[in-house]
Amino acid sequence: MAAESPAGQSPSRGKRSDAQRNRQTVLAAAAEVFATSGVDAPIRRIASRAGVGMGTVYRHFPTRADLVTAVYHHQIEECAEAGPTLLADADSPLDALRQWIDLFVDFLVTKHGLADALQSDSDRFAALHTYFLDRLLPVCAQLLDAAVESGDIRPGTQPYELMRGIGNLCVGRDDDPRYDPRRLIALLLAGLRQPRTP
Amino acid sequence: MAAESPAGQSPSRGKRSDAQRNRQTVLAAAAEVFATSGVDAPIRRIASRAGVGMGTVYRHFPTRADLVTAVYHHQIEECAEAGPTLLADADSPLDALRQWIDLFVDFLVTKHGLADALQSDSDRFAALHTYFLDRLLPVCAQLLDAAVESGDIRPGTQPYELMRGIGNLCVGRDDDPRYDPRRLIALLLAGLRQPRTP
DNA sequence: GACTGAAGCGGAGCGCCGCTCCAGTTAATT
DNA sequence: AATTAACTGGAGCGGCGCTCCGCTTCAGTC
Repeated sequence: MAAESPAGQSPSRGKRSDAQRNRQTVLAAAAEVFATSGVDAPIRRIASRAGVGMGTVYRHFPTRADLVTAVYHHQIEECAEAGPTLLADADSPLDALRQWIDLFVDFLVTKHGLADALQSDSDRFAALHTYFLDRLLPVCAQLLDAAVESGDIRPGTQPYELMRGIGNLCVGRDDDPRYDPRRLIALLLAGLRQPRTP
Repeated sequence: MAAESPAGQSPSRGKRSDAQRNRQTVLAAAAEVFATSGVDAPIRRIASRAGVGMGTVYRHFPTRADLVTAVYHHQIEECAEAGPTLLADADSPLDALRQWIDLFVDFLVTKHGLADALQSDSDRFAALHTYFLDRLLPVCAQLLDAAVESGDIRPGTQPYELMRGIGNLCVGRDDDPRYDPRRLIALLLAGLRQPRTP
């Protein structure tokens, strides 16, 4: 509970009161702008929406990734914490995995361009990539291991590969009725299941 | 053989000789630059590499997508034509589908950032997306149908969704040894297989 | 309340990019 | 040789990321 700060990004603690206030203002503005224009929105716009200068935004969040992680921090955290809970409550490890992936996918597809940013090969987002991985990879690994252990799915799948695959499947135009990443992810999970050895 | 021109993009025919020459020069320069810097490379750079002005590039290829499609035209065509051939030669329709997807994936992953561009939600690449779909979707549909017909895979999968999924899985950093899209695509295909109804 | 130095602020400025536009050049035709 | 339609190139505009530094404001001190 004490150790916050995702990536060297120190929150308000010990800072001057105006700085704390500004940090919050920027965060709120960024959240609004991200929601309407995606996480690629110009920093200028976020700054002016917050009523501050660009310098202020950049001081609090040196890279765009820092800003994005700060905005979505809570939701990432929730997703991470849901892992063990689901594993404890679900009917089977495979079911837990399925439900957790659902959660993750919901998160990705409801944020414009977030999945795109995550997988982007521009290094503007490298820190974001890293943060997601640090936080969620262990959770995914735990679920995967449990499902292998129980014999629900075949062994050999790397958590990193699975998570990237899921992230990748969520990339792209957000509102194309012909494309629903969930269907493909279901297919992927079906492929993961242990072929019953009769 | 007569009808070329992917997207309203008329090739050299009937143009002035200097224009024809320039078109080829630009195409060659673009191919080189794409190979080294990806399909996102600045138009300025392509122009200067070709020794022409930007205006020239833009006149021959009004959008970036036009340039990209022109550069990869042959390979897309090959891929499209391979579909029926594979279907005729392979052991089973599913095998043909597998091999065709392999071909497609190889094409995508060997071109820096091509998959990224394909799925990008920026509309700079909309025409590229369209061209790929126009040319390859029918082929994929044919293979898919055949595999359904033969009972190899379950029905109900939309060709569009499958192709986008495959494209999406190829997105991202090109040289991460931890991530091989092929493994996930194999998983996807496994999920597609008809569950033997015992 | 006045003083002060450090922390914070903002936006002008630089470089890079996509894309347009038009005065000048060149190839084809007569 | 003259004509003209086609073609050319790059200056120029607007937008963006990011930095840098003179100015402002806060928070302790007396």
